[in-house]
Amino acid sequence: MKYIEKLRNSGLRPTKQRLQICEVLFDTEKTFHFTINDLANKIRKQLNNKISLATVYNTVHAFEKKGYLKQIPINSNQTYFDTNVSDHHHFYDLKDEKLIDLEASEVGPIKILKQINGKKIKSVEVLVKLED
Amino acid sequence: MKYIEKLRNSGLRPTKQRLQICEVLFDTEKTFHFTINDLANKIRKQLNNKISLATVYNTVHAFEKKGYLKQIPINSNQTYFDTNVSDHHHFYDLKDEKLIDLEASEVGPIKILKQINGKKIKSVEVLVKLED
DNA sequence: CACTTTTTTAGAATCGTTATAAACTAGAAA
DNA sequence: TTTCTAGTTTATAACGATTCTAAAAAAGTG
Ligand SMILES: [Mn+2]
Ligand SMILES: [Mn+2]
Ligand SMILES: [Zn+2]
Ligand SMILES: [Zn+2]
Repeated sequence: MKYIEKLRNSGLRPTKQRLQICEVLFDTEKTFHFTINDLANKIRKQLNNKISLATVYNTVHAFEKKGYLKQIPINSNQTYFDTNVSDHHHFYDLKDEKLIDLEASEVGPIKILKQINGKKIKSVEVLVKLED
Repeated sequence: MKYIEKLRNSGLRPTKQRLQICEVLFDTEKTFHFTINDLANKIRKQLNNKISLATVYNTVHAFEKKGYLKQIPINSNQTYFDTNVSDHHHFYDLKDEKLIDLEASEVGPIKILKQINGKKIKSVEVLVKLED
């Protein structure tokens, strides 16, 4: 398995559940956005298997901490995650409630002209809301 | 009262509760960021009064719909609102969990080079995460 | 005032997320 | 292999922000 090393290197034991979640998250052509529930459903269908919701939460948070997933800053009743961990931005379609990637190269350079004393910038994320 | 007209013009009856919430929200030198709970507490202290939580929720949502408040897109267990309804951006201090305004003039012009078919841009918001 | 519509309210319900604690498992040591 | 231990999974309970409910109160109208 190609994910065993990845997990071990992160100090995470390569358990059956984690490897299966890796498959669903990372064995894809394209990256995607998901909620915990989306992911739980995908696991059930795609792997014909059920992993405890608690484990899905735990794993997603562990992966996020390790930098294998990103949380998308958006207001929703559910938290959205992204398998695209590159520096990039998002469109949010207000009508369809859907997220669309907006690559950093598709946004002109962003200059932040204000400094906050004693703090440094960790990330700069743009959210573009769309209407019809 | 200076808010009676404002409310009437919005099709909202100027009730005692709404007028009091207006006072707390808009009778300030500076704009500010708040959660529903922040606001409920402020009402209790500042006006020595208690307004039902349901009413605070109702009013904040009504004001947001009318454009008197903005919701700030951020991941938190609570929803953040802003009395600054101008187009502007935010720093988010990850350690202190605090929001700081970043005026549009303090960010270089943002060019969105990607178009989504049949959709138009409603807003462009930047979130700058800060660490020590 | 009489009447209708909107608003407020306490409390219940909802639901995403987190905590709990017992059973299980991976990895290492013996 | 067997034993040991720390890490993991799991079902379920707890939590908490938000929404819903339905009855009482207030606002607007004539
Ligand atoms: Mn959230
Ligand atoms: Mn929220
Ligand atoms: Zn994305
Ligand atoms: Zn602001």
